[in-house]
Amino acid sequence: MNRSSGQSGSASRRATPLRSPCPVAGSLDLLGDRWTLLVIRDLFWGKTRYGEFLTSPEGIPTNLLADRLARLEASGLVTRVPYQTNPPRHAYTLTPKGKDLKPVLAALVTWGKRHVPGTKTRAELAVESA
Amino acid sequence: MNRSSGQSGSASRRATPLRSPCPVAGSLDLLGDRWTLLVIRDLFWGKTRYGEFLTSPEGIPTNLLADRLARLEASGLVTRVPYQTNPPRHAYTLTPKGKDLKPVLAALVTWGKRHVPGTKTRAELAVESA
DNA sequence: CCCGTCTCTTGCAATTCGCAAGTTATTTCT
DNA sequence: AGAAATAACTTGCGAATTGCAAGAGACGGG
Repeated sequence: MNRSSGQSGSASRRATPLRSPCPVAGSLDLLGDRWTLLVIRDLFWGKTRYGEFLTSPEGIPTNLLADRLARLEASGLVTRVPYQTNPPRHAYTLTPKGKDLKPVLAALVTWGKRHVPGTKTRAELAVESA
Repeated sequence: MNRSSGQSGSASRRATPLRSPCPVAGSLDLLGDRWTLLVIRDLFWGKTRYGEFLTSPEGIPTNLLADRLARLEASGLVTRVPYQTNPPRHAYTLTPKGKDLKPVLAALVTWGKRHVPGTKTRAELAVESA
């Protein structure tokens, strides 16, 4: 197991102390890598199961997906509820804390569409394939 | 030398091809790490010189700062203009493309203030120290 | 001329990434 | 019933990245 601390119930004590009191730094401590926000994007798209995240076009490695989901749960952005017991299978969904990231994703979409050549929204891609 | 390719003039050909056409993924290809957006935050605060970025409370390592500034310049988010010739010294400033990240930073500030305990805005910190 | 400042660069150990293969426990074929 | 497929992870490991510390080059001042 990689990390995710002991008591995963409430995120009372932080695993990694804040780098600074700046809200940007604090947010980046949780979200600042190449994959985390992509998993959250998938959750906004309605994906809930492990295998669904793997089908996203970016191709997240399986070990990183498991790690990111565990961290997101540990930090209270995602809930993991069992939808069957044997074998244990879970559905991942955004908590209110996670859903509040919508403006962040929206801002990234706006910026990416305007400034990163080659990017397109799902709506535009749907039109193309028609 | 770490990376930053040869011709740093125009970002015509991308060093790393997009992971997918999704604007979120495309944005994260440029911004998705623990430091890049913090440097951009500093630029929004008006910092322009190498030494100024180093004084930020998060304490970015010097080699990473140099690397991030080079990448930001290579991807057209930041301009590097010499303000003296001997020894060569440069001032880093945001391009319009970089300034367009303001909504992203703003969204991160809003989310961090609401959901990351221990974070405070500069205004709040100023009041405290009074 | 020696010292301090500023802006990076270089070395290197430790962490993280990403690819691939292995595991466990079913459900679906045949 | 036995074989094969599926779902959800875990494990191994080489390669890339991080972060700490020290070094380097170019002045400016005393």
